[in-house]
Amino acid sequence: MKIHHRKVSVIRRSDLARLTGCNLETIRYYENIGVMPEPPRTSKNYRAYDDTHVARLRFVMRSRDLGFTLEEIRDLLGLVDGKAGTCADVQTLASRHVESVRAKIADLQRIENVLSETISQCTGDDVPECAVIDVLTEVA
Amino acid sequence: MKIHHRKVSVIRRSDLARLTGCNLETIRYYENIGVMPEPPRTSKNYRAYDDTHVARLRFVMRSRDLGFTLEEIRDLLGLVDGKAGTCADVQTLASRHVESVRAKIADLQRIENVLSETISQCTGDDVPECAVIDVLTEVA
DNA sequence: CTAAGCTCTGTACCCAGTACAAGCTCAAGG
DNA sequence: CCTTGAGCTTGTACTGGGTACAGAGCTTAG
Repeated sequence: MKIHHRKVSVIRRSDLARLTGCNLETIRYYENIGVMPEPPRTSKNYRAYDDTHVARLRFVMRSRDLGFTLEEIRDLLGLVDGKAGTCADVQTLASRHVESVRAKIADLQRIENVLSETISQCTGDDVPECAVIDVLTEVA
Repeated sequence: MKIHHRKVSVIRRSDLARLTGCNLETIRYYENIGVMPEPPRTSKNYRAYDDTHVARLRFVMRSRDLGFTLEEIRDLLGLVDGKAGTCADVQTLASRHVESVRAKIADLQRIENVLSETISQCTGDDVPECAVIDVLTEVA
């Protein structure tokens, strides 16, 4: 029964990083900006996390992966935590976000169209004339 | 003949901003980071631009609009200025860029798929259960 | 002549992190 | 017991692509 290894095995910052795949420094950053709560500290001032922090950080990371800003994530967390949040509230937030994602896709698609069209007109030769340069120089 | 309005009418920073639609401060920023050249100065240390600066800034802005980074724009300008640049060189640069644009589109499309699929499962009701929250909380 | 509106400079701010230094503390090996 | 290396703490600076503002000087119209 080797219980006395590290007092009931507390989750430290590096453990949290390993468990979630989050960068070590990012955890502190999230704490600073209020996306992660300040964890309790050990007697030596070390951060002592638990399962709830792991879940929280996973939530934040999954949200970031889906393109939510940290500001939006704060709002999402507020809805989840406060229990005042309803499905309708979350849906509104998520719908706004997906609209901005669609706008970004449209913008990038426009860029992709112009560029691939232009590049296809390049000779690719060892000459200074170039369709890409022409497009960029266009007086419009 | 009101010639003596402003000595042969020099292009000042605000004029350049107006002519290109570029933000006033951004012009100075571009100068600082070496994307726009340092213009000659008047006796009173005011920047004095000419047509070449207008063309240059338009080139930069059009490149930014097509998603090139300022780093890439510096390279493009180097190719244009140095005259060593060939169509093949530019094509290489542009092709690399369009690849990164396609990658971004793919990423955003993945996000859009997950989100719109999830949102469609929301009841939108005044209840705490929510498909979006479920996805974000997923243990995966 | 004066007041408004330009210009100049340096600096701080935004997002979403990343990185590094200086100073503690902890665990293992000799 | 002591040392060594790893891990923890804090603050701070850096990235890209700008934006914004303060304080000083200049110019132009009335």
